[in-house]
Amino acid sequence: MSTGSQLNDKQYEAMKYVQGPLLVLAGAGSGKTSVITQKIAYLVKQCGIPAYRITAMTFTNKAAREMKERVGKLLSREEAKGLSVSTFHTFGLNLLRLELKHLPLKNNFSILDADDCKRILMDLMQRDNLSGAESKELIAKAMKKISDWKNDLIIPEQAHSVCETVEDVQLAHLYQLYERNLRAYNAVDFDDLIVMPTRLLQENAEVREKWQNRVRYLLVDEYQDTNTAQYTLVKLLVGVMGQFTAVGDDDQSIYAWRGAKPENMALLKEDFHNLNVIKLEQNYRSTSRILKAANAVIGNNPHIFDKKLWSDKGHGETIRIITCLNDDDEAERVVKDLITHKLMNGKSWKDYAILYRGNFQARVLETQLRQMQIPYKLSGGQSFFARAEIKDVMSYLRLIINPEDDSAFLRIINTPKRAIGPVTLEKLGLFAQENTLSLLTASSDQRLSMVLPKKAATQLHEFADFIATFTRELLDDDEPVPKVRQMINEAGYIDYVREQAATPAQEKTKLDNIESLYTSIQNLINRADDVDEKNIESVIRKLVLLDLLEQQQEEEDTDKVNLLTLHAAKGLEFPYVYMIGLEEELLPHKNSIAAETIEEERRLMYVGITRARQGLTLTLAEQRKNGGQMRQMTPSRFLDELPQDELEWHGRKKKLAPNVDPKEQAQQHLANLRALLKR
DNA sequence: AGTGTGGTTATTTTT
DNA sequence: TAACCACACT
Repeated sequence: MSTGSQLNDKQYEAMKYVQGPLLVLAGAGSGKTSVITQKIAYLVKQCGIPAYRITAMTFTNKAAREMKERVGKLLSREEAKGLSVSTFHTFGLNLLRLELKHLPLKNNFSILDADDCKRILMDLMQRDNLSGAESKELIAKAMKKISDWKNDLIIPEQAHSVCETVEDVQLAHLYQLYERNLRAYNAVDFDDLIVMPTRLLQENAEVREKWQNRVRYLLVDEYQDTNTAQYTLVKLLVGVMGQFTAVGDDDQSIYAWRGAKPENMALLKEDFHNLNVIKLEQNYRSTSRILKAANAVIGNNPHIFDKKLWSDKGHGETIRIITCLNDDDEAERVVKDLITHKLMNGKSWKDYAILYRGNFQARVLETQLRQMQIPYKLSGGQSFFARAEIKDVMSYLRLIINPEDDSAFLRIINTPKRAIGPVTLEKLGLFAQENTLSLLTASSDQRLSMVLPKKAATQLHEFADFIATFTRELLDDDEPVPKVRQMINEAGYIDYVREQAATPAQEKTKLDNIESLYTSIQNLINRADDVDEKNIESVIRKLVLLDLLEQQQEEEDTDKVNLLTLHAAKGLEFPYVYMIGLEEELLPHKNSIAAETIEEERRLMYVGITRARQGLTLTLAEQRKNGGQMRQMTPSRFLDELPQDELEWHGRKKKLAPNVDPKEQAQQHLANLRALLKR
């Protein structure tokens, strides 16, 4: 990524083009962030558009942060005032907050994460008597389907009419109940943060005009990752004026399985006839040999816009392919190779990245790295907010802000143990339902003693009183963090963590996590530029959308080898990259072969290759442990797609007589044929 | 309400 | 292989 402020001709053209809709096809490493940030500065300084009328949208908090930082270097504080650079979701959240009166939400609404939504669905299914055994699978399906429907802007009533199977009908019904539930809790899920604003702008002309007027110029990053709802939102915001720049790369679309529609790039051409397309093909990252490999691989995919990366960095080192005996051997060779390379070339650990398809592949690497005492950083895996202790503390806070948040209530009512079991909760739920109360308000209701044993009723009253007390004290406190700490302590939660922890180390991590949550709340309060955003309510709500772990990790800018999945590697670059597990059924992944979505796997391969600046090493294993069983592997088809004369093979090239299951072999053969036919 | 056992099952996961 | 979950037992 070029940090210099000098733009090349194409980049300059993209910056200056403001008279209509623009699509920038930004190849990997072509300096797209520079174009976006420079363009924002250009719009303010040269075009005289005030910053508060410019909106830039990204997908990750990290991207938004980086963009803000870089714009900050180009514009003065005064010039940048009111500029909106945020993720789609944060933008949606802000819109919702400002347009509450047009929405079925009250001002203290909660944002539920995937975990909360799962609980709600589980609850609904039980009530619906949809059995318990296969429920887990069904819930996963339901979550996926509901999210798909939402992202396609299909409301529950419409969902019924698009059903193809009996199961779909069930799920549509579940979707309807789920939506009703969220509204009753005064809560939204992540998808709602996009979908609700979109629908509002669709249906309400007045609000739409207001926002179109406010967003005079829109910039969208990673456009290839937008889903239908997001694209619709973009269209509604830019209106007929079409004053926007979309930056994207269809070759780096690797989130289709999550609803992203790379076809949105082609749609743009149809929806805006005067769309200007500028290609950024000069790559500032990699050697030309690496780019040749990348171009060759991606050349096997169909393209709407043709694009070929080039660089003036010279040929560079040859690309190595190492065939290993098995996964242990692979990890060992990669790590040893890395150490040797580092010592011989005087590099740092952080110059190296090991990329893989699935998180499970990190395990062997970790063992190996630990054995060799090499510092490493594992990204991905469990997110900060998925951790139980964080979710628990957050639930206390959510309940304070929104007493209707039953999801939060259920999470903490018996954490720490308050002798409130499932029987009590069922009765409480029934009582709440009959009287249309939330679980928390129901808990403080005096009539409760008529339906519950005395002890249970007292426990619930006590809990409700506890929350009420702290609600009163917290909401008008200028320094809420000490109060929060006091509340969590008095709730007995800290003691609970101490007792619960299996090891002293685990106890420490958990307590540290809680501490860093406090710190983050404090930071958010300090950093809020708006008085309106300083209050604890809006801080807590924002917190759900942030991944603090990411921030934490970034702050400790230490020298460590990077271990990441190919997905997590997108947008990053490293001087030396190892891509491991280049085998059929792994990359491309088994399920993708079956689903015939090889193209997306190929893009994943492309993303991996283009992360490397100077050195690229690919490895594969002849055998791999698969659920305790050693399995014979076939080299990935993508290896055949590489320019063979740029490669250097190490280890045994040909595999020995494999004992492949004949059925599998037949399937393999079919898949290969299909791939050939597609070309 | 909390512990233990056996059976099942393995992608990717920006918010 | 190991992690996770449901269910049964104490």
